[in-house]
Amino acid sequence: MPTRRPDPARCLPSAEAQASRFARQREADRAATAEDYVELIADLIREEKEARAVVIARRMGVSQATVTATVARLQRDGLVETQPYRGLFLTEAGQQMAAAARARHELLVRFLIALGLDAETAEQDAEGLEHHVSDKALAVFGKFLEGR
Amino acid sequence: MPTRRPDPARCLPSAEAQASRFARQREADRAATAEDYVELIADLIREEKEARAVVIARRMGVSQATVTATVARLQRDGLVETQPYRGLFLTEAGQQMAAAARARHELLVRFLIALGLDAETAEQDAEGLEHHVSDKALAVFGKFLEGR
DNA sequence: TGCAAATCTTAGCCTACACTAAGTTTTGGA
DNA sequence: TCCAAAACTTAGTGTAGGCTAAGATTTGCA
Repeated sequence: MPTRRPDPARCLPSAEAQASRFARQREADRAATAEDYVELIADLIREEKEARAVVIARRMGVSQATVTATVARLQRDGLVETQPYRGLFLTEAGQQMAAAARARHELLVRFLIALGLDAETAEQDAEGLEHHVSDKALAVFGKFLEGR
Repeated sequence: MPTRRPDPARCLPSAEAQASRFARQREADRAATAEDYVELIADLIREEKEARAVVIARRMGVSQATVTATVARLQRDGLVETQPYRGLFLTEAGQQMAAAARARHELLVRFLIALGLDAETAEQDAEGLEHHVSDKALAVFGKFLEGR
């Protein structure tokens, strides 16, 4: 007769451990919008010389009013600089965030494609995964890419 | 002299493609809370015979009032059934969502551990990644696990 | 050069998901 | 049996991130 002890893989984690995982999760969720905007602003400045709110609205698929509000939060948080009716600029902190986000994004895309995923799905998935993947996980992804 | 054409990997996607990726992203974000709750409720029912709001609050790291409000949304959306001062139950749809979430979660954890990640980080990352990983990506992760 | 179109902001609204504080209902143990 | 503690709800508040509609500013072109 098999033991009554449940499969360890099916044991619940301690309440404290689980709560802190969810808390870190909520933290990452809050940072995600900022990262997406900052990443897009950096891309636009590199590719089109300036980042206009109207272009961000079109590319994010939101209204211009939403961009105005979100950019105000980014400015409050020291990531972006604006002058009314001018393009947007990244602060030093914003540039660092954009560079880190871009690095994560590109490593993820290369990793997913190396595993056999099509490029379009890899892009879509990387967009979501990049905000929730730890540095440790990125490191093992990188090692996998090297050692392939 | 190198060509002036930018590195293709650095070209921006079309505005429409990018907007629809962000839209799908927002969709996934909205679904994430529901999936987390439903998954936890299913775990509690399996492991402890019932899912009490007070336990969910402790494990999610939020107040009981937040659980009440969130559960009301889950009920409105046909995922959960409640009677006041009784444990929570999953509807048919809720059970299906929980089973799917659990399968995604476990495949992700196995995949991350197979790549060399420690178990604790694998759990933490899976928590965040499971809401943003496509079925296609899960399929290639599964193939990797098989063919290892 | 001057006005129409493009761009941006403001105002007002909504939902999700957090919180605290103050109730209400249930339940278990003395 | 009954009351205190536990569990749950309600009320009121705040922030993020969406929206539309309408006003302000800039810019480009006829």
